[in-house]
Amino acid sequence: MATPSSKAGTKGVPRERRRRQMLEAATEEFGRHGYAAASLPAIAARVGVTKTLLHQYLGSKEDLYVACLVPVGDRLLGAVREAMGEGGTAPHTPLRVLHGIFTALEGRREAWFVLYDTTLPPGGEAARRASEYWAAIDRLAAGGTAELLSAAGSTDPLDADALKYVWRDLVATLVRWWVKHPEQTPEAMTQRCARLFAAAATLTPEGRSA
Amino acid sequence: MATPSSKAGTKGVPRERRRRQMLEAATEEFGRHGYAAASLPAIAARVGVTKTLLHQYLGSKEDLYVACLVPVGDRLLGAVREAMGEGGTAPHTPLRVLHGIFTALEGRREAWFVLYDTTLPPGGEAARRASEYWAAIDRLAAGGTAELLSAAGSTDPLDADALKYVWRDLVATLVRWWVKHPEQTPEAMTQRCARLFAAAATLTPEGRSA
DNA sequence: TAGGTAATTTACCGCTAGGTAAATTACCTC
DNA sequence: GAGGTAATTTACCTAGCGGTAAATTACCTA
Repeated sequence: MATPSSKAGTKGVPRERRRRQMLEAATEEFGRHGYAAASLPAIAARVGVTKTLLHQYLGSKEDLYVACLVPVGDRLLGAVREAMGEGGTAPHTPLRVLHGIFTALEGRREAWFVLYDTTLPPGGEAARRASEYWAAIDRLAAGGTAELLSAAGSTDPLDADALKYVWRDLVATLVRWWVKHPEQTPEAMTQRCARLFAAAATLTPEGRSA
Repeated sequence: MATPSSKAGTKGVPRERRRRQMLEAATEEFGRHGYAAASLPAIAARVGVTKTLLHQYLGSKEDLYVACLVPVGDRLLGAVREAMGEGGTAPHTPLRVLHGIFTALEGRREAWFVLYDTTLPPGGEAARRASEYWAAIDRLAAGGTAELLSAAGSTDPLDADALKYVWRDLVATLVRWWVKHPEQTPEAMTQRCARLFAAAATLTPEGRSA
């Protein structure tokens, strides 16, 4: 019954299943260590397989990365789009977006960092594809941040850029904290974010600046 | 007059001077790419020297990292301590802290990421030393964040942990944006942060949550 | 029982990295 | 000039990674 295991040949795992295993392991490894620091042998070992098989199933390291990226990107983009879509740009939109992201990420939390990997080989297809995803997401967020700024009386385009940047990284930070607290549900996270926002708001009683 | 340059031997650069050159180059390289991705050959090349010399001057890669870390850590810790020290915990303390960090970092902006490097070999001395620095800085920040939270009515210790985390990463994000906009002065950055805070405050008209 | 084929491994190549021992060169002094 | 010493390089070792070609094993079928 038990497959020979120690010797070479086949372990009889059907193609599709193996493929999924590999993508799952690779996504986690890429997310945890980043593209550059992630190693194919490590990913292969996690599946219980040789790195050669990885290559035969999913091509080069960059190919593998792209194969991990696409489903994650689609999923997250969809979640953000949906969260922003309903109800215009209500005041609590950011929380809705966060909630969407958290639920989309549940079960594969590290996947976020696959989408926002800064160690991709520059000029390669992986970097191109990834940048397409965050451009799309940023475009969705742009409306919200612009609105915030104009409400606060700023017209500086650099402010808008910085705010976009900060928002993106804030999400990353929250997800990173979430990864370190596995027991937290997406709902609990969303509520916590609401509390944090409230706390942050007490920082500037009423803001006004040059 | 011009040193032979192409051939071996000495280029006549005095020991101390070389050492400083190396530390400067290493700090920038570690900051830009992170410990794991930074390469000794690249650092050496930047100084115009062989990697062997690097080893002879500053030991192993981890030794070199620690040598870069210490001055940066001392400097930043000092800046934060000073910014927090004067005037208790006034409402605009965060901005003062940011201003202190920005000025401490001027001229070596990437140095921040040396202090907060996530790719250090776990269990090593580098990781230990770095964690000591951020523990010290976090301790300083803890007062401020706790105050914010209690003002907003939260008593959850996890909230405090998350907020500490968010604040730390927010600083990192702002510095990262700053690195990408070299022409910005520390003062301009501080003012921009003030505007961003104000904009963020409009997010939660009045916060209240479970 | 003989193929065929799908699943997998073994063995290897080239490259780069971190690291060390042993030379090499230039200057300073007697 | 002859040493000594400081600054630096050349040459080399080992290990790990990404990647490829060629075996190997097990199952299904005719």
